[in-house]
Amino acid sequence: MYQELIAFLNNKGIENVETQQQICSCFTLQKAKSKTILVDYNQTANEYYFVNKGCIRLFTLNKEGQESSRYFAFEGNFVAALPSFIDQKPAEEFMQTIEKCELLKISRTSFYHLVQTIPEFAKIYTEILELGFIVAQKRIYGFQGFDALEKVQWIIKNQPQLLLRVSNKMVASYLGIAPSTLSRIKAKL
Amino acid sequence: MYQELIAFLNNKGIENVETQQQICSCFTLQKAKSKTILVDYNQTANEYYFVNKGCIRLFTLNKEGQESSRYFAFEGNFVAALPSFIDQKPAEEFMQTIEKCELLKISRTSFYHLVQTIPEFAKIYTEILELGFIVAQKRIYGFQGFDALEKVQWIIKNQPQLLLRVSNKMVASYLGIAPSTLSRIKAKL
DNA sequence: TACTATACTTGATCTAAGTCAACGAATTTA
DNA sequence: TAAATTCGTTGACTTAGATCAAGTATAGTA
Repeated sequence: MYQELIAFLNNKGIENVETQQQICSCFTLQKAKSKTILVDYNQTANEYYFVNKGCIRLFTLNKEGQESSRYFAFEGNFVAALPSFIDQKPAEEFMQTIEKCELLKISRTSFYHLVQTIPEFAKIYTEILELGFIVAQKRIYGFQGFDALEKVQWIIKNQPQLLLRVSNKMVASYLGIAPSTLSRIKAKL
Repeated sequence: MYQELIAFLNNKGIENVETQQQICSCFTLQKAKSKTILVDYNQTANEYYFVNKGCIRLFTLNKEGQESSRYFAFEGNFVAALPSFIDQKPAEEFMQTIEKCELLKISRTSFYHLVQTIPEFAKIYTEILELGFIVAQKRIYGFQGFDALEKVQWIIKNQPQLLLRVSNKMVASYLGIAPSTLSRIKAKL
């Protein structure tokens, strides 16, 4: 049950078995079928998830009801509706499984307790934030002024697994282009 | 010289005078005229800046030579070419003063030393990252699927000071629209 | 396995916003 | 303070990509 998480911790330099044990004991297993809503639009996020198996998506709806996706978390990654988790305000986004999932869940209270008591865990949190920030900045630069073809080339270079695991419609909503445009571009590549 | 920084620290809950002293002593004053390049495209960022007075911009150039701005730091804010500062890779962006500036500068070594030795300072760094992440996420959602008018309304609501302090051209490059489009929209509001 | 619903593809059309250009205003620099 | 750049505005034109629609394929459900 915890082998993926332990591998993650080892990878991040937390190799002490008791510390690993202490961290793992804060997580509970949750199985969910595809398309389960884990955080609803008006809900405040109180859980951090670690993906053992499957895939989770973060997305919102604009006022015309169109989806805009911002993040896909695959196996071995942490994911939360972080702005809401941090500020404890309504998420204004959805967190949803898009495959049958096996997840490890930790409450916000436990999460911050780990951050405060285990310096190495605080370091992991900092790294998550740093990485999230860097990816977001690259995406802002990357998508600004890119045309549709360049966006698709960007995704092929930077997140090829998205095209393999995620539907065209969702990839298009991540790139900010129409599904038909993505379809046409893929046909020409 | 340090009054703005001390106000910032007080505001963030660092009220102990010796701690404030210790932090301030790591910063040196740098005056710079407008349009000074503080980090060049191929340079690796080794300084964190605190803006006492003036304004700093982060931007890059796409392959057609067009600017894309991602951040403007006014008085009382910290700013760095963070992806480069964190990963110690070439910035692939420019950090530039866009007004006559009075800046406080801290080296990367000193910065991380403060993070490691002063827990409250580590907390500030975490907050900077959290806030940066949240702002970036909102911008990604906000700009995805917004038309030009909605982008302008967004900036009026969320960062009105940009329109007052920054040139139309730079605001347009921040919003990902042509300067002429911004001009036309402003004329109609 | 069959039925239903959703997703993908492709063509035809439309429109928001980009580009180009020209002129006046504002800002820099010598 | 005068000359030289750069910036902002506006009009005419162009185009990338959105929307709409219809047919086909795929996947979820009973």
